[in-house]
Amino acid sequence: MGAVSPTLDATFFALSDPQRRGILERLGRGPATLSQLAEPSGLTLNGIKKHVGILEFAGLVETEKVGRVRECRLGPATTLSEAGGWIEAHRRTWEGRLNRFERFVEGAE
Amino acid sequence: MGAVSPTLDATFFALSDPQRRGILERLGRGPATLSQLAEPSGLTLNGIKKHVGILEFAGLVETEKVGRVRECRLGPATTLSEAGGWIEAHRRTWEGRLNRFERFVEGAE
DNA sequence: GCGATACTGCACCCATCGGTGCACTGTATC
DNA sequence: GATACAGTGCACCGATGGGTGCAGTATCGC
Repeated sequence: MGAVSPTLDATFFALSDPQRRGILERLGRGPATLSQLAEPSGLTLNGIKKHVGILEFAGLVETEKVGRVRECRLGPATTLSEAGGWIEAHRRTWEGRLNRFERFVEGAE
Repeated sequence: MGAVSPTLDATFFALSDPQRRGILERLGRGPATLSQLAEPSGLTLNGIKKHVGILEFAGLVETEKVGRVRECRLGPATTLSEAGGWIEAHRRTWEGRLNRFERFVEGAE
């Protein structure tokens, strides 16, 4: 419990880039090929491939080579759920602590 | 809407490191000085300071120099909420899309 | 079969990250 | 005032990230 979680690492890291969040949003509107992802981003195919690789490593997207095209779609939602779960869990202790702190401030100042 | 969000960038990036998540968990149990954060981590004071700096930049922690000690506590919960909000919002489209995809697979295979 | 297309692999660049050590400043403490 | 203590600033290091270009390779369309 509380041990290191490579999955959390990878997921949060993958989400920390606007370009990658953009890819996720785009894939949320349907699958796309690498070229289709690259086109609106202004990046190279290689640049996109790296981003997709990071997203794929985090389990956020899945890719499949079909013909000469690589199709990208959203991966299983469990990955996002895990990250969301972490945030939600900590938001609770967070708010509890802030309440306690504010009570302290009110009493001290 | 959909524009780049430096806040999201910084928050997700800050959360992508187990050491930093550890700091957040520790601060969830109460404020601490840099030395107190450094001690159980096996890191240098400088190493901890950098992590705290990243967390502070993301708005996840606040620090205050009191005497010769720097006290660290959790920052406003809004930062975490924003990140949680992003995840939650996308988890919806996610699951919607997966359902549609599964229907497609069932029909196709 | 041939040319265009869609990707892949590789090497490369520069910036940043994670982490260190060291010299320093400011604050307690005696 | 001298000493220990908590942090700070700076320079440094190796590894990695984001991004590029270029030379392949596989596939599609004619």
